Amino acid sequence: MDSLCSDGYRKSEDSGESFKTSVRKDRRGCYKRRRTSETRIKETSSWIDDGHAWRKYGQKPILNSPHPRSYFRCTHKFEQGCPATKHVQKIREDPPKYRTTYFDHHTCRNLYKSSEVIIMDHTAGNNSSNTIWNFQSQIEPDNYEPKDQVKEENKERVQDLPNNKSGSFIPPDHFTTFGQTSGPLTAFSSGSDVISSDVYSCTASTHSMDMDNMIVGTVFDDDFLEY
DNA sequence: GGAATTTGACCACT
DNA sequence: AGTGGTCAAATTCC
Repeated sequence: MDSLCSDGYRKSEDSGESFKTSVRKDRRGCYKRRRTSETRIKETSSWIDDGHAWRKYGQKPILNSPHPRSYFRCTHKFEQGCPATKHVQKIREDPPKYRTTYFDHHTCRNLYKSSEVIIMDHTAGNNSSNTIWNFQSQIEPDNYEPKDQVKEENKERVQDLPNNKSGSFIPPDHFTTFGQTSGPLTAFSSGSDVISSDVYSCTASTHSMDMDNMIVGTVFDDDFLEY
């Protein structure tokens, strides 16, 4: 069965027509629970737009949950072999809250959102952590000016971080590295508490970065990040 | 008409 | 046996 399941259904399409249908049906669902890589969980008040193109491939009702769980894979899964998937589930109605679980990292380079500005403006923290960081991703259009997205009164506090490919990100002093997965992912926060061995409560903002120093996840006040 | 979504089926895992 | 992750045909959308 292992040999059949490893990328089997794609290869079967090149086989003979009569063979194709029976093989496809035999292989339905055989990819389940192969999850050995790290996961990242984000809980947000709105549907997450993380800059990647996702294709929905399923939806299931979940036991003891009034809301179904939606399953997404990277749009570029087949053309670029990108393994990234995510599950999204509404966990609260009013105010709405969504839990998004990410599996694997994007290997594709097709961000449709060229860069993002992360604003850390929580009121509970000290002044030193009240900083705006400008994270630039790899693909930038010629006319893109990220500082324009920041409110006028905050512009002086904007600090540009190194481009993903040109340098490495070193968190400032008041940041602490509180999480590291088995993969090349590190999380930084200006304030976090360990709830359990796997779950952290972030009192400020947290940015998870992959091996290219590219933001792969951001959580804000009172969110939880799990590894 | 092609791309994206929906939905029932299949099956690994517990 | 129940649950949840994925496939793929059917349907909808643009």
